[in-house]
Amino acid sequence: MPELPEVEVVRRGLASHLPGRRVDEAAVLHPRTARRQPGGAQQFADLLRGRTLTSTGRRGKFLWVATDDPEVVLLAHLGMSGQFRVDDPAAELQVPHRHARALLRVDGRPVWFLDQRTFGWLAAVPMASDPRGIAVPRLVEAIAPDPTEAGFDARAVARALRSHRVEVKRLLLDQSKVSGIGNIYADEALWRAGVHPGRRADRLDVATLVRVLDAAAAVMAAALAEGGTSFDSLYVNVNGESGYFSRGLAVYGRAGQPCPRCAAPIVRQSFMNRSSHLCPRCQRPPRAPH
DNA sequence: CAGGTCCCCTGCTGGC
DNA sequence: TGCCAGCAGGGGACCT
Repeated sequence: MPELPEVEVVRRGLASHLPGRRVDEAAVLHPRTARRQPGGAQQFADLLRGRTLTSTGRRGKFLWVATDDPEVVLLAHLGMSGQFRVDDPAAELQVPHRHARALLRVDGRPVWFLDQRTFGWLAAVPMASDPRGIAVPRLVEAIAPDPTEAGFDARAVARALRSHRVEVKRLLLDQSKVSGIGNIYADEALWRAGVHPGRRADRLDVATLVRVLDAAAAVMAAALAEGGTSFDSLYVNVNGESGYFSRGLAVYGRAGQPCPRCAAPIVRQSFMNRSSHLCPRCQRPPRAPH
């Protein structure tokens, strides 16, 4: 998916179109899209119909739109390919996009949820709170704070990461430890901090882990300022426009190209059924791999 | 419990 | 031109 910056771009788009408006209708068009709704697609539609949308929120890669009923929050995860499109009120409802998975009508405006790969989902859930007492929707309770949240404590997170005998990149991708970071920004953060993704977290010191977390926050902030990262039409804002941060990436997708810092060729390695991109000179591997 | 693997989907690309 | 393997920014289920 879209990682934190791309999700934040979408949240801002929804925030500019939806609050104060009423849900006339909500319909799920693909069964997988409602798979996390306890009562299924019909319950999703029933709960949202007639609700007035209020404020938007986000934690990590989860975003939501609250309503006038605290028991009903529209929660969304974009998965790998989810998008929202807010159309003009006059737009044609009868010709759905090929990947249309849900449709809301909000004060006459069609709001589409498009999702080619159907890893994304929508749910109407009650507001709840996380272990710290911060208000988040149900299904987000176990998601850790993300680096952009007020009160995010990099040192505390770093200390927590150190208790795991696992490669540091695996932890960066674990949304219950720190949220919002995906494969792109994990690689970028590790490169900025000069840490090899295969280094075990319990063998890094707190200061190093803080550097990694700070780098993640910085690279995601830079990406957000450019409207997010996109390589193709899958990653767009609610108006269908793409961001430009792909040109700001130092290692991701740049295998064989020179490291911006030392000019050594970037390498791509397989990791966790995904790929890791790194500079073999700036990011030294652990002495005893594993 | 913690760590690690597999799998869910669609579509595109590159090699044969 | 066709076919197939591999790959893609997600995470949840299930195994040991």
